[in-house]
Amino acid sequence: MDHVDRILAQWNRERPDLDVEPMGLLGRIARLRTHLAREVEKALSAHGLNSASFDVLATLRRSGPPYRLSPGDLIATTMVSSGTMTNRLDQLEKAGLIERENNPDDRRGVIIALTPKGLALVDAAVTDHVENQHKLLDGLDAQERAALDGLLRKFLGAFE
Amino acid sequence: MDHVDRILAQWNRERPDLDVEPMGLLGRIARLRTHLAREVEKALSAHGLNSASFDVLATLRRSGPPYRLSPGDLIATTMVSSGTMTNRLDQLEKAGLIERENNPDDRRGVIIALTPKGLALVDAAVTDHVENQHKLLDGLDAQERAALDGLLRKFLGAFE
DNA sequence: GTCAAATATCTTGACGTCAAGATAAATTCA
DNA sequence: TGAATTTATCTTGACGTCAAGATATTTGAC
Repeated sequence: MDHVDRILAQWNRERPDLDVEPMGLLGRIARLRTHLAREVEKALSAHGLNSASFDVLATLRRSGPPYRLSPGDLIATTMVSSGTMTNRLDQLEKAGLIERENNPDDRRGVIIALTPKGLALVDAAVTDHVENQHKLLDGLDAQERAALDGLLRKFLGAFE
Repeated sequence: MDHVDRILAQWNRERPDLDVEPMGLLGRIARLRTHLAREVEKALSAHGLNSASFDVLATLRRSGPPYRLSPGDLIATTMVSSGTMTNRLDQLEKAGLIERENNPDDRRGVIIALTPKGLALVDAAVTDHVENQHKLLDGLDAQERAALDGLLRKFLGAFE
């Protein structure tokens, strides 16, 4: 009988006409994500980053040398609007972690480049971030992780 | 090979020193939650609500008659800060969906009461919301839902 | 009974996000 | 070639959230 179970019990009492079974699963995803996101923010803040700025730097970093992508590429990967990405890039540029370069092939666009400072920072941050992610999964054993991951993969497949 | 798999493959190539296995599961939860949250917002917007305002009205509604809770109770249930709750209540009060009443037992506090208009609105909204939630789970059969819910329950247990 | 500590709620200021619209350049196609 | 359409990015304004601090009241210790 966890928090979500209590919510379902209340709905069953107050609105017995509704089949609220899906609310349990969806509610647990939402609450879990809130807890996880807060823990991730904590780990990243030690490096002066938040998940928004880290996402951009990490996307550039894992794309490999020369650590350059267009804003459009970054938008597609990170699931945010163009306005959000412009705002993130503005801040990262101010902090000296990325630079906007002219795109020689398309004068409408720019190329976002990780600076040496940005590369060093994201490499340090991702090391801690991954270590923290291991801790966050401590509550599940290897078999449970694999089963959960498989089910999430299938569920996510319905949306992308 | 979904979107998250590609991210993991990139990290394995660029940072083979890291064991990024947990990133897959955690990334899928995050992405799934983003997709689900957007779909939920769509369904609620038909009633002039968003998930923030719905959460408050729904918490009051499922608590049962007389549909009254303190801001503190609402904060504990909805996992938001006091400032966030004050803001939500201000808007709901302006819209005539809740009222702030004096708390006869504690003059520091107030009691939030669902108005008849708020009750009618949340009852209509939750009906559509639950129907929409059923649709969101279409990608999983009954057995998969049960297995996923069980694993999420255990995982969530590590945080609350 | 009095005063310090705890509690309930609200206020303030900053930040991240988005939708809609603006701008400029590339592409399509007549 | 030239005009219409599409594309890439940025701008604007509004909203939801939070942390930190303010205010008023209650509780607890003496």
